[in-house]
Amino acid sequence: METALALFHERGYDAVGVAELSQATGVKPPSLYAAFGSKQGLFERAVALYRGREGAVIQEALAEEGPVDDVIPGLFIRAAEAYSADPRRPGCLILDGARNSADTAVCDFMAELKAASRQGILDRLRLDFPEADYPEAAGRLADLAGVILAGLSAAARDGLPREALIEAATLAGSGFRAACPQRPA
Amino acid sequence: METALALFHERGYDAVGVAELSQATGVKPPSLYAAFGSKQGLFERAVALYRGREGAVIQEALAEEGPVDDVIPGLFIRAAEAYSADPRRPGCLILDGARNSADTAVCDFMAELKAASRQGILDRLRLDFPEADYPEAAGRLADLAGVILAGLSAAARDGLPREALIEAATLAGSGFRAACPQRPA
DNA sequence: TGAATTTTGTAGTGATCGTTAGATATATTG
DNA sequence: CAATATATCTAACGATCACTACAAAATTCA
Repeated sequence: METALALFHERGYDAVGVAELSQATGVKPPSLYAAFGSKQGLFERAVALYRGREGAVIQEALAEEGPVDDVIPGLFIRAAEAYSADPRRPGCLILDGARNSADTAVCDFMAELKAASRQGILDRLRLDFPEADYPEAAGRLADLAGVILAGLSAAARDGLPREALIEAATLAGSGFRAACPQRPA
Repeated sequence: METALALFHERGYDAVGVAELSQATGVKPPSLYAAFGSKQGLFERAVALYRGREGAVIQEALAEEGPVDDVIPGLFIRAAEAYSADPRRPGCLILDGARNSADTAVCDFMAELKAASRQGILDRLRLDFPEADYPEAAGRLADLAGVILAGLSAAARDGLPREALIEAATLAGSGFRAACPQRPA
């Protein structure tokens, strides 16, 4: 499972075949299918494991004390660190693990996870920028944060070095802060 | 060629098979191979066509008059518009057309194009922030711009609506402007 | 220990991948 | 018009895809 997660993370869903998964884990295909039902089932289990680990880091960052002006930039930094922690696991499995996959069911599954992730960010933003006082601000900022996170993941996958990625996340954090509406003093 | 480009752009290199390309274009596989040598050759021709079109928009935006503080944000807007101009061609073919591809030769080819694109942005940034006066500023800003462009492309591919994408690009532009070093008045 | 059950490995399913050999039709040339 | 050269077709290549029928081995029960 650990090795399957690493393979999927490194190369994406489609590019990893069942034969390779079998060889890497030492589990023969029939046992894989007895345990997970399908390649998609195995992938979803690996994603669940990933969510419980890397995803928790994100949830943790979102739950930090303080204004979103600081929380979201902090989220960017942690994401950049996570996305570049292991060169063999670049970027975000949720965001990029099934990108360009030919399997529509897997794509739909990942789209739901991405939507849930965006919703978590949106909920946090709404605490600081409620719809009544700051109409549409939270939604716009959530989209901006989503764009930056997706960019960090893609850049990590394209080989941007760890230091540069964290630098970019820091700058993006300042930019995000600047994009937050001014509050009454 | 036009239809092949559209297919590759919409679903990515690996997810489009030669059989489908043949059916969509009406050109039988042997003729395809006589003309392009391989699926990769056909893809590279399609990418060249794309570069001459969408890529020119980017070059144009980079060549605009004025400080990079305005030029790069303008680039973000144009990129967001291009990435969402046609729902059947979301995002950037260069950035995401071969993401997670199992074909390493194609990945290497795309990596070169990405590097060239980043170099173009870096060159423009160095005009305003020369290494002597602003050490490492241009490099950092180029990475930030790369992250944002990659994020815009990924978000477009993930279905973010056109208006939201352009809003995010606008906010990211303000953020980029804020990240630019202050100049002597 | 002997019988029933579950697990695991061998081997192969049909389908599709990128690619091409060989035949058929079309166009060009003498 | 006949002969040669050029496309373009049908059909299939070997390889790999996700997946599984079936048999051998290990384990669990009585």
